[in-house]
Amino acid sequence: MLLAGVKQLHNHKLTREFFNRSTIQVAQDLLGQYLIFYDQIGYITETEAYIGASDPACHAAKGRTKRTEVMFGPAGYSYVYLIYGMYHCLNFTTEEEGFPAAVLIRGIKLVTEPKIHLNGPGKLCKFLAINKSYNQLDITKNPHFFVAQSEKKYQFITTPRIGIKVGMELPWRFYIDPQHLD
DNA sequence: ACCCCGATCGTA
DNA sequence: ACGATCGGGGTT
Repeated sequence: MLLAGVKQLHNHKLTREFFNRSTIQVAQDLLGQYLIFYDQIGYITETEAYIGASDPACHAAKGRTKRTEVMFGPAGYSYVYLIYGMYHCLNFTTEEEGFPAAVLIRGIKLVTEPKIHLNGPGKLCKFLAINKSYNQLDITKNPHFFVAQSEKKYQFITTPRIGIKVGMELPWRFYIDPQHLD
């Protein structure tokens, strides 16, 4: 059923329209969807929303810079950056062009071998070997790097975001209830 | 040129 | 609880 083939997944690729919506909506709707990165596939288990210039934890709160430029662009692009000098974080841009926002992918459960749960944005990128060379790619068009619709719906839990020092009052982290994982 | 800090993680 | 490790961005 699931892996009828990668071609099948291409037919269910999430579109610009999917990402060009409220960041919170996109962050919630990404839960359970398949992330395809070359020969590795996993479904998304945890996300966070970073929304606009008024969100103090959003990189774009500092304004338009070389790094944040991609967040100001169209929805459906990858935003990959280096954190703490040693880990990469993967995001997908959301909302209308000109409005800087993105969803951080914090966890995926691989359905390809090894079927491990990559819980944590740094671990996830390290395992998949996602680095800055994959920044600013249109993931609604890329044949090797995209998100595909899953039929399954998961119940999710909402909490404040992790690892930030500002914006803790905003409940913008979402993750699939672990009890519902497989 | 210099300084501070960070959307993390493994070790302790 | 803490250190590793380095680029981004602001300041001198």
